Amino acid sequence: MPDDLNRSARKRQAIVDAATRIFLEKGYQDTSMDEIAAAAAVSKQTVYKNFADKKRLFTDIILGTLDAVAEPFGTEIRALTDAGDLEKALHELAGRYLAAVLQPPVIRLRRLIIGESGRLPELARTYYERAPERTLTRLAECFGELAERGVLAVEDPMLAAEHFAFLILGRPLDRALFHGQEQPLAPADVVRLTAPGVRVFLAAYGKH
Amino acid sequence: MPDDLNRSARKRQAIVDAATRIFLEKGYQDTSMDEIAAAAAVSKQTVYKNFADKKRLFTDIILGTLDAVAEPFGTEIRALTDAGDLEKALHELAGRYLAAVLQPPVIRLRRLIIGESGRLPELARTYYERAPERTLTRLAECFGELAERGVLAVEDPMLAAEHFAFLILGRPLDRALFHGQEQPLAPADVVRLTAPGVRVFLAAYGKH
Amino acid sequence: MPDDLNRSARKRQAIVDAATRIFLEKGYQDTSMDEIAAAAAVSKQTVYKNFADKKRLFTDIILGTLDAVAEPFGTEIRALTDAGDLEKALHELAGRYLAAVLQPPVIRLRRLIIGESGRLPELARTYYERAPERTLTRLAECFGELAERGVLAVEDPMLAAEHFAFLILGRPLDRALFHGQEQPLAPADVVRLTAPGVRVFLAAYGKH
Amino acid sequence: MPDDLNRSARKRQAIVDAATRIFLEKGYQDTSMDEIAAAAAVSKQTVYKNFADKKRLFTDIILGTLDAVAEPFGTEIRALTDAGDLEKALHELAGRYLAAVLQPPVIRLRRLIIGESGRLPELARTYYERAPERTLTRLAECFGELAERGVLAVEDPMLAAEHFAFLILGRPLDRALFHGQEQPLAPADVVRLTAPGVRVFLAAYGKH
DNA sequence: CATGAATGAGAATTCATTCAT
DNA sequence: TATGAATGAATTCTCATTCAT
Repeated sequence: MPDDLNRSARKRQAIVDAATRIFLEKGYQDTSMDEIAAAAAVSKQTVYKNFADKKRLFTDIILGTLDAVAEPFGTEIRALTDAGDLEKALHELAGRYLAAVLQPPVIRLRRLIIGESGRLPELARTYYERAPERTLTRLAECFGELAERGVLAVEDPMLAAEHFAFLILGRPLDRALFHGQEQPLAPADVVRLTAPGVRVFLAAYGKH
Repeated sequence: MPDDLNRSARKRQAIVDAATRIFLEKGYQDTSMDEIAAAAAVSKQTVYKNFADKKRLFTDIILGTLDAVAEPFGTEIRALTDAGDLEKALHELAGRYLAAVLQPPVIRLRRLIIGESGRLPELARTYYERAPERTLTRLAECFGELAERGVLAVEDPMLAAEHFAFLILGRPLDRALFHGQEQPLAPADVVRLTAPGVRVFLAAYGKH
Repeated sequence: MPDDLNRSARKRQAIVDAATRIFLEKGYQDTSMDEIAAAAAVSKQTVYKNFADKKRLFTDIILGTLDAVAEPFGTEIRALTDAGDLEKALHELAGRYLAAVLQPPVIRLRRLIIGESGRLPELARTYYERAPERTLTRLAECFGELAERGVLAVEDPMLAAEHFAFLILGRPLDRALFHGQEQPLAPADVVRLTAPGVRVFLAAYGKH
Repeated sequence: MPDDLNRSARKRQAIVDAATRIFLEKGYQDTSMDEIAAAAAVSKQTVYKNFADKKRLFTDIILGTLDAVAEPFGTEIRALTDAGDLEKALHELAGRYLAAVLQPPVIRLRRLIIGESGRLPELARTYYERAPERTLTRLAECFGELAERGVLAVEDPMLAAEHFAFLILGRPLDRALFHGQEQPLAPADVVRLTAPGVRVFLAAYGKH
């Protein structure tokens, strides 16, 4: 019977994997349940026994992905507080932030959710809260602490977080949403794309 | 027979109007050609005679909308160059910029194109170039001129334009893409949402 | 264009005919839309363009049949009022009543509606009102008039109508609902099946 | 191992109970084997081991219900023979007859069998013989005896039974078959619904 | 023996697109 | 030229029944 549990769990995982891949690759509407079942090497019944319907399968998968995507970056932000050289640390964080957000699967996920936000508004809202907004909140907490320590001249930490985020991500993210050929962002570009934004941020919020 | 031409042109316009409305309201995939024909009070044949297929109809319409959306804002930007009080002018521009971009139909258009960027990459690229990027370019030109005049401390005008744009739009635009209930942005909110961004911009790029 | 109207109307009629036949023959659930379209020599689209969905097709057909079924018998009842020999007229009416109700298609219709009354309660109620109940009401009106003329000793006409109806129809109708092999009721049986009921009716409601 | 037998028997009973309930509630076609197995807390295999297929399960259950439904009323009828006040006894019997037949589950059963009589003619016939007809036969036996004793003027006892039955049940039963909202028949209504029929019966078959 | 998976098919409904009139 | 019909396929979901573990 532990065998059964494993078999069941394995099948479920196969479905999740296949569906994630195909959904991200072809979008929600262009992915058929048949296709998913076939790719998971599972009968359609098994799909439907694990997920009530297509919508549920999709949202379950997306929400399942969420934590995996957003969590790891959270710790990186917290590390900022203990940094010796703040400027250097901000540059590094900016680079990692940009790289994280521009990962092709992350971009595709964004597109997917934005595209389906009409049909699945609930999902879109939840995603927004748990991913981009959560990161902003973390940044804000961090900036707040740095402000208390007198390292940054920040009055409204959430506002500062937004400014930092979009000085770094704004243009590249906007561009990426509209451009299909997602390349994983050459490390060489990272500095070029982030350094000016960090400088602007420090010009406004740094201690002179 | 100018009558025929007019009738033809009128029908074509009816199709364009109906399709624009329905596409923006329900999305690409959830809009059927039947629906469009019915809403335009035209036979399906007439639709197909004017537009080769659904894809073409969609892209033609979107591209047709583009100029109407992007043009008028262009002139507003150019006006910035002649402003007496730059700070005040920037605040005003920021407000109009935000309001323009957050208009519900504009947001829906963005969502639509992002959502279909997989199926219609060409369209997405074109849209990006002709709308957001064009605005950035105009802003950059303007900032370049102001720099030459010594009013702003801008080295790379395009970069400054990006920073300005996303300090203003970043968060609200990102939010709007994920949230369905598009309200036309209360005038009261405009200042609250834009003033801090302009201040940051001036902290970095203003002459002290 | 009158051609088109005719063609359209003809197609619609073909659908109605085919659907009526198949529904009555195999029941609601065992009839597929494919089957109906094929039998009507029409594309499935045409079926769906004429009838929003299967339920609608079914109810439209049933309700359409109704008047055709119930009307003609109404006039027969009214004729009763003018009969010279009431006893003889009642016997004749009873025979025609029974024959009408036991017609195979009428029985099948009853079965069908009763069987689907769970899924289509609205339809069942409407059917009941427009067919069996309407006939009872007509009978009651007739008996009421005869009572006023002193020909029948009837206090509550509706009650008398019910008694008449079920003294005649009760058993044969009940039997028929449960027995598949519907034979069109041999004329020879009619008298045997109805005469005793009429006698009971007259024993209770006749003038002695 | 009486334990095993009991376990088996208990499971079988659970299946029967669940299936009876669900079939009566949702009808034959709208009930799935999955649902039954789940409701019985049993694997589908167990269902199939006990009942060859869905049809068999259904008919077995229906036929099993039959005696429980029809038997108890039999004894009530027999009691009629020994009644002191026949008129009173007939009124009482009529009331109990009507109440028995209009019980919601009995009505649902009738609907179910009538609805499936196309697919399961055998079952319909058997049901008819064992339930309504059996009751009529008992009534006829009873009336025959009363006739021999000179208490009723009955020539053809079966005919008299039919007349009694449908004078009482006719309209309410017909109505109930078509109307979903089955209420358990208020005791207050019983007399109102049955008394006139009994009076007609006695007018025709009573000793004056 | 019982559980979950698989089978294999069928149903309702919808669509983009093309004929025929 | 414009209308309704037709095509032909796809999609989601469900089901009764049977394997494999």
